[in-house]
Amino acid sequence: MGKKTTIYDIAKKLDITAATVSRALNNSPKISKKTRDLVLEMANKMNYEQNKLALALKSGKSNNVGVIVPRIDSNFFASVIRGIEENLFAHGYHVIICQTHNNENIEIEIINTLLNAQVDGILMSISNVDIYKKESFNRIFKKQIPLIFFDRKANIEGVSSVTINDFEAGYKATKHLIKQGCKKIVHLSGNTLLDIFNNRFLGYKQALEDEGIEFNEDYVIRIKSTVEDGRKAVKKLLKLKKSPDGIFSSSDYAALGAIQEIKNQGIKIPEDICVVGFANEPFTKFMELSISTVDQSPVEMGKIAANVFLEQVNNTDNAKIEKKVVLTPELLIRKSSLKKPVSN
Amino acid sequence: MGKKTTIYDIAKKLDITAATVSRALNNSPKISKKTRDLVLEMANKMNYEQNKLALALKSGKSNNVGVIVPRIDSNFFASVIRGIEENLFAHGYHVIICQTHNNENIEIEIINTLLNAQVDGILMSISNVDIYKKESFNRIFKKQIPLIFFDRKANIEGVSSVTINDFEAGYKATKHLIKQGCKKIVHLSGNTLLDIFNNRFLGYKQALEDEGIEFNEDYVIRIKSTVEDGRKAVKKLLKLKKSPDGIFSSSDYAALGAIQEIKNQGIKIPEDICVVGFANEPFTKFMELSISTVDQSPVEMGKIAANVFLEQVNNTDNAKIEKKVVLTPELLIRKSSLKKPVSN
DNA sequence: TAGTTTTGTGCAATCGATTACATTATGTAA
DNA sequence: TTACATAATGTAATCGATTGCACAAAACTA
Repeated sequence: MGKKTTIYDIAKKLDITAATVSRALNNSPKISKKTRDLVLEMANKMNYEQNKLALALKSGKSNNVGVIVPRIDSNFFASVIRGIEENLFAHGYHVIICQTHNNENIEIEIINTLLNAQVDGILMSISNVDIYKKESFNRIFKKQIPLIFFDRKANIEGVSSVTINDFEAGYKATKHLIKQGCKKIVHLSGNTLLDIFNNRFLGYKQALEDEGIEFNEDYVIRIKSTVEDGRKAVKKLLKLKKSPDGIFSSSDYAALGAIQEIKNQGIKIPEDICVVGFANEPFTKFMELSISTVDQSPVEMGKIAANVFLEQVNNTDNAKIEKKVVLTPELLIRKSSLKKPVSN
Repeated sequence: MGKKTTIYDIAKKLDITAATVSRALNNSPKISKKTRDLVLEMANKMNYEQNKLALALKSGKSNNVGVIVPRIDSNFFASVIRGIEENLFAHGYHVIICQTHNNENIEIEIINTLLNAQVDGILMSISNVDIYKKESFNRIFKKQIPLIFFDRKANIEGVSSVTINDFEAGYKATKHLIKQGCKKIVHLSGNTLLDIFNNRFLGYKQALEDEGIEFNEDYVIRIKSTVEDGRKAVKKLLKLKKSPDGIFSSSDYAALGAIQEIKNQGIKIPEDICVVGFANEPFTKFMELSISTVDQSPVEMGKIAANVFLEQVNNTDNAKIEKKVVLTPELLIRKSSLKKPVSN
């Protein structure tokens, strides 16, 4: 009843072979116009649709791409995925989404099941720094399918990546705070084993040095990217003798927590303390006290990552391509850090 | 080199047939312990991994599920997808994401390519009200795979859905505004051809009636769910003779635009105008003037939709199951609409 | 010991499409 | 008419795993 029509069904009806039907449908040159027309007409009449699974098995290409992220319900990752999907769908690929929740075991399991599902490539943002030392990770290389990192990358030779210049972002943000007159600048960081956090930190440090401000280890706080942690961190900081007058947070959520706590204590933003976040989450723009932040152009990042995949998957020569795309971050200066007009 | 080991490779090494290897790997009862151990050891040594594509072709089950949404980078849809993915991954399914961008042609194309890719089911939020009248939509039924609507559903007999009670949500929100003393309540609506918007509207209307407030057609504005449209709508409304003292918006974004415009004109919230939005987007909570809104428990919605799929896909009898799950919306009362303490 | 059951393997078809190679049919030139 | 090029179609293998059926060997049974 709900049985699908195959090329064999068409062949039987027309008293020809499946091979001929296949050739007709694929517009092969070695077919008479008459037969082709007959086949196309019959295929149409019988509602024939190609079974991509059979094709996938035969060709070894599933036309599916795996995308691995820590979680999908953050605006940044959702936007990257949006870019990836839009680009790849137009090229006949489907995007399979998987979330690691920053859990190493799940991350490994996901890689394995994606490989078994014969995906044609994997685009991922790592959650675990040592994942690439695992056996399952090597299976990706053995299978010779493209692997592309976006945002959170591991440094592996021969693997392409699309990231933003986190050092520059950290540098710009910090320099902006200094220009606003801040002298005691705190950095709310994350897991510095991850490049993104480490580079933002390094940019921060460099900006201090370039401006002749002494680096103070106590001003660097490693926390999770949550409102709660941002709040707690600031609570402690405000008790310090040399309480800060500027905060550069590697996360918008932590920045928000910081702002809430600061206001709670009756301290004024930006007059007393300037705050800059990171990621341009939608809420940063919408708040009455809009939050300065760094935009990572996530949709574009996704589109580019997809492009890199397409380049590599279509590359027939055996040469390994390593493409490292580094996007330029944009510092968005908003109310939370703007004491004086921006100088150019 | 990067060649994959198949059961044939294992068979050859052990001088047995692929059938035996298959039985050993699948723990079939008709196999000697000795052979099974040998096979397992060899499979392990050769890094054998099952090719799911071959299995999929043979069994007719791809273990992939298609999820169709208007766009993924809104917190609501991203959260629903999160719920779906978490639930289905645990059951061995992969989630293929597709975005329609509210474009009817793309929506149809997506359905077609998902069916050709042999997905085992489709979970979708429709963007186009008449989509189900199209031929491609019927192919889903012909194929007898589960179709589950979430949030934006079409009313088709025999099709399951997971939604929230939008009527109740609209009713509660409006009644709350009335309790706050609002008498001239505007409703920012959407495309009322879609059930979700129509039901919110009906709930709004019913609440007015129950409280003896006359319904005024001029107070119902149909706009897109954007900040810009919310802003524009309010601009016009404030020029009316009977300018509103309450706004129930079917969208958080439109509510935000409304609030911005109201404040812009120096009118006070909630004192002069109360505002309630819809969807509990993260920013509504974070703003200094937090926005009252309706929570739709999206992650739970996704998990339930996945459950309904699992029930149906495992259902062997031919009986058509139609399951309609309706979640209870939660009205979150925040600063934008709270003049007096909430009564119980 | 002959007959019967049990157990473990092999054989071959199947899922649906593609494609190198073989074969037949048609057309053209001498 | 013969010879050969060309065009169109058929045959069968292939992708990798599963599984009904056949069959042989081992294990019981009487």
